[in-house]
Amino acid sequence: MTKTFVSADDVAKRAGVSRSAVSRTFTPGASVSDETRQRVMEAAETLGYHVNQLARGLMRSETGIVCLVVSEMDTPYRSKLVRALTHELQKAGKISMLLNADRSDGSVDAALRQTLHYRADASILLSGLPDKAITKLCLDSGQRIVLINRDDDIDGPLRINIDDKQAARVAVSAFLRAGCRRLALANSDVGTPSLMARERGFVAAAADYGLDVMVVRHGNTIYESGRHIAQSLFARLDPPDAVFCVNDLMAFGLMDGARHDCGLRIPEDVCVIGFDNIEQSAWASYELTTFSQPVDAIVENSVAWLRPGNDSESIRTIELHAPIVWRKSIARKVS
Amino acid sequence: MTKTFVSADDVAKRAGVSRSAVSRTFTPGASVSDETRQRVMEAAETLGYHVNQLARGLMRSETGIVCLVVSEMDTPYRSKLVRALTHELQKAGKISMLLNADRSDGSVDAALRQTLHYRADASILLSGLPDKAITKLCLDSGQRIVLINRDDDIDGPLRINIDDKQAARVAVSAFLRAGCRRLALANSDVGTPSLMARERGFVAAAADYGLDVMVVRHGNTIYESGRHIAQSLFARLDPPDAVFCVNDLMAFGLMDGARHDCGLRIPEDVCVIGFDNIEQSAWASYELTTFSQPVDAIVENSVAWLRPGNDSESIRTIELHAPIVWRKSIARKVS
DNA sequence: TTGTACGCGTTATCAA
DNA sequence: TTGATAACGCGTACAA
Repeated sequence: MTKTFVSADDVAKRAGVSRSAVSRTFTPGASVSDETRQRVMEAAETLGYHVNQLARGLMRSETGIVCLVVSEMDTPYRSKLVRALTHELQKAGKISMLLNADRSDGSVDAALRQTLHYRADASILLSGLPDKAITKLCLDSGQRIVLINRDDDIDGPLRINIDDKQAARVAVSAFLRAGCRRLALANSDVGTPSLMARERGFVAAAADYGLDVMVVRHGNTIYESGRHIAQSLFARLDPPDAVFCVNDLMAFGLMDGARHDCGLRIPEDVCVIGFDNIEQSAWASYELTTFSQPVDAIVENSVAWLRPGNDSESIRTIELHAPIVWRKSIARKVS
Repeated sequence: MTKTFVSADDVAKRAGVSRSAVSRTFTPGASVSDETRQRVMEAAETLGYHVNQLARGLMRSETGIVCLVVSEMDTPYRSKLVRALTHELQKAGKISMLLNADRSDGSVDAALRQTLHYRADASILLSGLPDKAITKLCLDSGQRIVLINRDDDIDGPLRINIDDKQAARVAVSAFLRAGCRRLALANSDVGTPSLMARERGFVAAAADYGLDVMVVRHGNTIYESGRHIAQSLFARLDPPDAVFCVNDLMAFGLMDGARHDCGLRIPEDVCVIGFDNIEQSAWASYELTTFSQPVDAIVENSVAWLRPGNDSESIRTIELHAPIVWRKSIARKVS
């Protein structure tokens, strides 16, 4: 007895009907008599039949496959997004293929090639930026592409962005209201569009108040970089009394650096604001004031875009608001 | 101009060869003349051809698809494992389908049904426990199944477990060497096999030294539960001076509860040991002594099991060692 | 409502 | 080495 998958033919033979009857039974809206349906279902059950979606995808134009292209997917914000996306996609009857786009696994381009190999209906990119030629290839093949948090000028994909500039502006005024005057910004030197937008927005908003910003960039967008930046920032002759970190991980590192390495108190000596509002922000050791990524809205808009009824020409860019979440890393003074 | 995927036929026409020649060009080890190969490659490049893995999977017995069944995948340990798995699977030429098995998305059984729909070569379960009937169905269909950290008596799948009992024993002796005598154990009431094994192992090892253990179970295996347990534990007349938490997240909650809610110092007043060794364990606010999940070994063994040359009958259970990682949440005294 | 026959894009087999 | 042809498992137009 060799182990194989059960086919519609097997079920048909067992139920004593034609193979089309089996097909129709599992095709919503097809016309089958109740009796036939019942006999087919019974045979399918005992044999353990499952429709082969791969073969089905060969006939239909849709495969039901959506590719998620992600790098560093064990990062809290990323994994949160991946979880929410798979959840919503499953609800919509789609299935997620997860493509690791970490540098060691080849580029984002290689990942996008895989989406073509498996005839994905769509690709959602949470990381990296694809080559324009590859993007065009995917679009020409009828795929839909969603770019999350990677503002760029490629035409064709749906772009979902956060209003980083506005958030940065809110951060500046929050610091000012808390009585801070020596502002700093902690960034990585990865140069992701959204991170750079936060930096530029912060510097610009501060300039509106006639303030300079100490900008420090270091390493990847992770905890260790934040801690490293704290050491260099608080060793200065004119240390900052407020630091805006481009994401929460860096903020945690900065806070730990300030407290444990430099003996500073938060928010008494330094105020800190982060970005993302990941789980850890609410932990008692941090109580970080931060901007909340509108994960649900991001996911909702992404999945809506994939639905067939959608007019792919109508919308191109969606900009979502990231509201501030007040906690204790900044002295809040009501204006 | 309607958007469609490019087929082998298109390439064949363009290159002026037969479809078989195209197929052979993209089949490693097939015999094609250099000239033909070159012409095919050229045509494929300009047309943007990609082999349809779905159709290929129809012919071959392998689809190259491996399903990852995960719940709460934004948990640090889970996401770390998922990242490592996809990385290694991609290196092995496989592709990962991610199935969300959170309760709201239907059970693990529903997820496993999906793996059948897409003719996955294998399924790797990081969460939940499948019904035996479904497991049998998958195995009968020729699928391979890997169960990670879910010790049970189902026959057929490869089981990869951690030696929780031994780790718990190490935890007890570590506490004793640090001078602790009032031991406690913090668990969730989820009842996952591995978590229960840690609890039982800890209690048994303590009993060997004639010590009782205060066992507290609460909620899910998350931060908030740890913090909640801290409050109830340290309000006792005989509060513990050592707490073993079944995972790091609970340990962080417990530490924060002890420090911020109860005014205790770690490790002076209480020693804490966790399990998993996730990123946050090394953060300055925690410096948690914990057991390191052998993620690389887990992944390596899982992927090796999927390789065709593997004798599926030979190995059934692999037990891996989780070494302790010393940090500052326990006063370490060299014996 | 049912069954027959064809096509989807690929690989395997066979004869040339 | 090459090309024609038969599968693979399915949906669907067509005729019954």
